[in-house]
Amino acid sequence: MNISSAAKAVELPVKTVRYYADIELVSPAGRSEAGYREYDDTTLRKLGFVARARRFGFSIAQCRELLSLYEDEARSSAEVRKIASERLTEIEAKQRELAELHDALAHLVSECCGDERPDCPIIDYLK
Amino acid sequence: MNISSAAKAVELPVKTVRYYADIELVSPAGRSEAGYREYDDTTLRKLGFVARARRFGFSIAQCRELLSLYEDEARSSAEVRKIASERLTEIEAKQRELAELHDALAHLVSECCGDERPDCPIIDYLK
DNA sequence: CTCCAACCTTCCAACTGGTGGAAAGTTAAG
DNA sequence: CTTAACTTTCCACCAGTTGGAAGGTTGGAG
Repeated sequence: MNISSAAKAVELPVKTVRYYADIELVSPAGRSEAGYREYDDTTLRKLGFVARARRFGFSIAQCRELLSLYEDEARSSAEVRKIASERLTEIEAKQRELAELHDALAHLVSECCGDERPDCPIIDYLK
Repeated sequence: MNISSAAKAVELPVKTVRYYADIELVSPAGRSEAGYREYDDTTLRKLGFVARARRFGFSIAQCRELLSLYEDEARSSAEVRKIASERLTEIEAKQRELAELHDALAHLVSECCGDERPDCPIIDYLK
């Protein structure tokens, strides 16, 4: 299976799959005579695993950790849970931050009449 | 006023202030004989304005727009409101995305017993 | 058999928003 | 006069891609 079929199968851009090979996150199973990257069942599964983890916002480093646990038959579920819990904490922190920003900005927007006059509480606030 | 005093006044790292000068977002008022960047009242106010806008998550490009409106005596408040509303929409989209991720991940974590056994619903889901 | 499109390769550069460090010049205090 | 604490420029790096150029390969149509 060549790179574009693999990329299509996991719904990632070809460039990204090549990038993951470059940084040795998911290396292809081998190379064809012409030097084309070849993906098999195993490498395709890993690629899909990483694609899903990235969609969950796990960093490349976290994906690397998850992938090594994914491949480790003797992993404990506690290890995986730890990484996922950390990610959950990150998400919650970001949510609190966004909620604050949202409320402050929404307040400013609501106070701004938004007409053709130059008086603007948003600019005034940022001044 | 030299760069470190200016940076301290607006609570930005010196490196960042220099970077903003490099990209011509906020240029210093002038240069000393020795070539040191000099900031005055006007440039310091712009720097503070940008610092606050960045804390609100406005991109450098958005800051550039806001800054030109900030400097424009004839701006309409509608123009400012438009940029702020766009930012608000971005924030809301990000909030929805994070809420989905949070719920899905929290569900997985709650189902994971987190013990020493290798069975893990989180890995299974990502598989 | 030849041609062409659509692949593939590597490498280099750009993006965002900075940050770190090296080498060299400047300034102010003690 | 020394020395610490500034300042300058320049170059490189971080994440996580993406775009493009130059060149090689493959497969199907005519």
